[in-house]
Amino acid sequence: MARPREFDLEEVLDRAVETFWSKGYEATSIRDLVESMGIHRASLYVAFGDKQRLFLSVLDRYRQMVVRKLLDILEARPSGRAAIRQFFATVVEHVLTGGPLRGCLITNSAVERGLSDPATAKKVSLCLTQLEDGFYATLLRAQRGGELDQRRDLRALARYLTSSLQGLLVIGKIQTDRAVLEDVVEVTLRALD
Amino acid sequence: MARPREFDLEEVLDRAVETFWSKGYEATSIRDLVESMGIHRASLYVAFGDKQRLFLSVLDRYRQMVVRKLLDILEARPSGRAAIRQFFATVVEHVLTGGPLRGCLITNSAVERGLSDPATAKKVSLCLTQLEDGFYATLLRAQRGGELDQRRDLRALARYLTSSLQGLLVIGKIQTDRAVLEDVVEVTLRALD
DNA sequence: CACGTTCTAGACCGACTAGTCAAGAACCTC
DNA sequence: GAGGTTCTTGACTAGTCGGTCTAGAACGTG
Repeated sequence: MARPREFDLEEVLDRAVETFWSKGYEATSIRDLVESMGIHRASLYVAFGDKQRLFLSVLDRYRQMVVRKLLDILEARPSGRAAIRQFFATVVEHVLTGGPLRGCLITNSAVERGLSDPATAKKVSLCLTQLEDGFYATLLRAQRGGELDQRRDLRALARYLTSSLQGLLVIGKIQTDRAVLEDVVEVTLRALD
Repeated sequence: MARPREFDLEEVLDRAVETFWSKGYEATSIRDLVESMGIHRASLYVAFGDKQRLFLSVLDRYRQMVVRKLLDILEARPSGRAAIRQFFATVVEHVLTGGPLRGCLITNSAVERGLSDPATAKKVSLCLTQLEDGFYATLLRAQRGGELDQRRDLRALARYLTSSLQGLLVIGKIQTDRAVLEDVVEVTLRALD
C-alpha cells in the first residue's frame, strides 16, 4: 500500500465543474483549476489526466449532479404537464439568480466544443439524450393521464422541448428580463395544447 | 496625405468573421487571425485595435451581413407564415451543410462571452433584438393577412421564435440528423396555429 | 522499524500568448 | 522632387500556457 491522497476526488471535481461552468473550457487555465480545486498542479494531472480528460470527467459529474436534478423535477409530479411547467419555471429561476453559473454547462460545451472535440460532443449528446428521454417519459405520462392528445408525436415533442430548453438558456445569457423569459416559456408550453 | 493601406478593411474583416465564427473567441489566437486575414500583425493592431475590439468589429460585420440575410428571408415572401417557415428551413439547411461554420456567431458569442464581456453582450443583444423585431414584423404581416389569430401576443411570439432559433442552433452543434432538426422546427411552428 | 508505493511540493520546460516598437518602404501634397 | 504621413515589416517583449520532472513527505504492509 501507499500514501492515500489527501483530497476527495468528487469534492475537487465539483470545484472544477463550477470553474468550467462559469468560465468555459478555453478561458479556464490549469492555474485557475489548481486554485479553485485547491490541489497541487501535479496532483491534478495524476488524478485526472490532462485538461481535456479532466473536462470530460467534469461533464460526467455534471450529468450525475445537475442533469439528474433536472430529471428529478420531471419525475416529482404525477401530472406530466405540471412537471414540465415546473421544469421550465425552475430553469427561469436559475437564469435569474444563477450569477456566474447562469446558463448550463451542456449548452456551453455544445456551443464551444461541439464542433472541435468529438469526445466532448459525445458526452454532451448523452446529456441531451437523457433530457429528451426524460421529457418523453413525462409526455407519455401526460398522454396516458389524458392531458395530451393521443395523436401527438411524443418523440418530436420531446426533441422540441430539449431544443427549447437550450434556446432559453442562450437567451438567458443576454437577457435577464423575467417577462421576456416567461413569454418564451409560455409560448413554448402552448405546444402541448 | 500618406501611404494608403494595401488591404481592404471589409475584406479582411470577413476573414476574421469566419475565423471567430468557426473557432470561437478564446480558441482564436492573434496568430490565427494574422494568417486568415493575410495581413501583418502590426497592421491588425493599427486597423482594428486589440483582440477584443476586433471581435466587436467582427460582430458588427456579422450583423450587417449574416443577420441582414436572415432578415431578408423574412421579408422576401408576402405570406408571413411562409416566410417564417422558409426562415427555419434555411437554418436547418445551414446546420446540415455549414461545416466548420455550422452554428451562429451570435449564439456562440452569447454563450461564450455573454457573461464575461458586457460590450459583447450588448452587440449580441442588438442582433437578437433585430431578429425579434424581424419576427414581429413578419408575424404582424401574417396577422393582418388573416394567417394568425388576432388575439395572439405578437411580442411574446417573436421572443419565442428568437429563442427557438437559438435552441435549434445549439442542438445543431451536436445533432446533424435531419429528422431531429425537422421535428424541432415542425413543433416550433405549430405555435403559430 | 524498514520497505515500497504513491502522494505532494516547487521548480522547471519549451511553446505560445497578446501586444509593442523601431526602421524602412510607399504614397500624397506641395 | 522634397517633406510629411502612414503604411508594412520583422524582431522583440514580458507573461502565461499546458504539461513534466525530481525530490521528499506520508502512509500501509511486512
